[in-house]
Amino acid sequence: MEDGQRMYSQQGGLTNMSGNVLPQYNMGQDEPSDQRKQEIGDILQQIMTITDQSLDEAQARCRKHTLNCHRMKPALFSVLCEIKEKTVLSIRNSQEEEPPDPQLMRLDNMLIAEGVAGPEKGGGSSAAANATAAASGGQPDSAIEHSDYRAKLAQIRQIYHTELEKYEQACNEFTTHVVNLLREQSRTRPIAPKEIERMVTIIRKKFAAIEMQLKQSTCEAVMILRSRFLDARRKRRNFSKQATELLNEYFYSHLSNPYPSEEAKEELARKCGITVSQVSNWFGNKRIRYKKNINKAQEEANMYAAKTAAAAAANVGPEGGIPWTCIILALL
DNA sequence: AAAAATGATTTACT
DNA sequence: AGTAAATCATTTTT
Repeated sequence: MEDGQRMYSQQGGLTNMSGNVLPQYNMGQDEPSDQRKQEIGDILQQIMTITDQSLDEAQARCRKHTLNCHRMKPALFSVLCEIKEKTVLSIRNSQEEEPPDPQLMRLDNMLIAEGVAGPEKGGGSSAAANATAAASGGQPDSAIEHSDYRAKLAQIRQIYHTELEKYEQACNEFTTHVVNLLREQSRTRPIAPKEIERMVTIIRKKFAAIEMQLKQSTCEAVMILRSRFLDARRKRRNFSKQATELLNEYFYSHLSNPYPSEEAKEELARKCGITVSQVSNWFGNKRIRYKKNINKAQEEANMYAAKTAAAAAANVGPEGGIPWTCIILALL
């Protein structure tokens, strides 16, 4: 804060921030131009001092006030106006409306598709989530129904939203701050509303870039989660012994035509506590693997045939007919 | 650790 | 749309 740091106390032409020499100005009044220059120099110096030094609030207010009330202030203002007239041309031509970034669109679309952006859905219990999944899509089980996946996705969504909110808030705060600053400065230097507008769009653009980064990384996170879980979808668990038993019973008792109808599949699914397409998978696998080595499967077939026979016998009574057809079919 | 079993997925066909 | 067949990726058994 020593005076030794002053580096802009020239008396002739003053250098502005860009290093250009500001034109010397004569308002055509009767004062000698030397004195005028001197005074303008003083005012500018004061301005520089204010912007340069970090004054405490009260001190700054005081200085600004004296500056605003300086008798030469209107003159300085018009000087600045004129300077601006000359330089504004270079600023003006950055007003093009940019088309929406296709990459941003892509990211947005993906985020909405993944349910990260857009309306909140299926927030509560996994049962509710499953219900909505089953209701909304025609693919109840191939749709992602793992509560784990949903939990992770919800986590990502939450982070995404809080971050987005934070950015938005920061952007607004910063924008209003800058606008206020410019408004205040417009008392001492000419600032067109368009310039403020431009500044705001610049700020918004910067924050949009940050937002885009957020979206990008969110997308990446979702992709990682997705790939892991789509692979993890194969992370199977064997059906319960009971379920396998039921399926095998059906298979071997319908060995001549082991193609359960939709209704039959539904019932099996219900009884086994698995989905219909799991039943379909099972039968698909079973048929092909049965066919692949009938010899070995024969034992199993006999076993289940005997089992159903026994069951039927038990049902009909000790004298009841043995369902030979089952066994014969099984042996074919 | 290797092999077998098993549920899920993919591909192609009808 | 439903299936056979091949294949994948894991679980279970040996």
